[in-house]
Amino acid sequence: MAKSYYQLTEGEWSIIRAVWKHEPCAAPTVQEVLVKSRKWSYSTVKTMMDRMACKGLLKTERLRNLILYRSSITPAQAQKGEVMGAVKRAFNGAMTPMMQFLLDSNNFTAKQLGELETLIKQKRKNSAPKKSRK
Amino acid sequence: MAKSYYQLTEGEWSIIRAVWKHEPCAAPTVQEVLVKSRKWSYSTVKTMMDRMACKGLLKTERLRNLILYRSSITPAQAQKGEVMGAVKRAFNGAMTPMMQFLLDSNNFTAKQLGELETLIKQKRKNSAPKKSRK
DNA sequence: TTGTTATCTCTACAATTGTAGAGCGTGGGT
DNA sequence: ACCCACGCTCTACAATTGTAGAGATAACAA
Repeated sequence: MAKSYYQLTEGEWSIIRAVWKHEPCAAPTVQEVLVKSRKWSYSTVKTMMDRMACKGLLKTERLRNLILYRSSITPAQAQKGEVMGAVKRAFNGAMTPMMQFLLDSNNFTAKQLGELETLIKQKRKNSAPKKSRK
Repeated sequence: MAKSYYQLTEGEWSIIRAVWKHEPCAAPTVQEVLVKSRKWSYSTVKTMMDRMACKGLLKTERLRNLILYRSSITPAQAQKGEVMGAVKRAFNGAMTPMMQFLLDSNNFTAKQLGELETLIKQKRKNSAPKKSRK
């Protein structure tokens, strides 16, 4: 089965964000996109992308002499990996304390708090009755 | 001013957790504590701790031939670093979407959701009127 | 004084990550 | 037929992280 969580590095995040936005795309495209933020040369970008393909983060397809890349994980998967990693390292895997910490330490505006409250209300409504289809 | 966020690695987390629990403590103590979970030799632990001291994550004090270590950052600081890193990488720095994602993707029990709701209510009550003392 | 033990210091090495140059192949224009 | 872009491949190197052995030291026991 596929790995449950992917932990991307800083650089990998940069790359995959660009890929998500432009896929299917070739390495030069990604490099052009990224050269503004990270001042990476073509070689740098290409190397990272190939390494990511090895790890299963990207897929490749060869069209004549051009190589096209696509992401093999979704933004949600990557986000989940990131979050699960953080909660595991910093909160011993416990979600609720993490939420608590977030609420305590980041000055949310009253409006944001309101939004969150609404979200939770919805969750609660939908949670109980549904037969969870795994 | 001190660095705003510390991003600990997996290994550093293991070490500093042990230090928090036992500080002030010497390297052999930490090694004994950790040998069950991570099977690290003394050298491994000592090397990491010294590197962490270099980085400012730990402080050292020399008592005769013994070196005592203490943490120089609190659990809350480390947690904040971890969380901020995650939100920066995976959510472009935006807290609310992260919260949203957490709520969506992790099956909180109804009870947990209730707790969170309570927490938020409290936050809201306390947020508006206070003059924020930075 | 000498041995023993607990710690420390020094050095090293592999894997990963960030970074990039040098050169190669090929398809398209002239 | 030939050259030029463009994209690719190969190779390399430094920093960080995880990992640990070998040897130096110092305090204490006998």
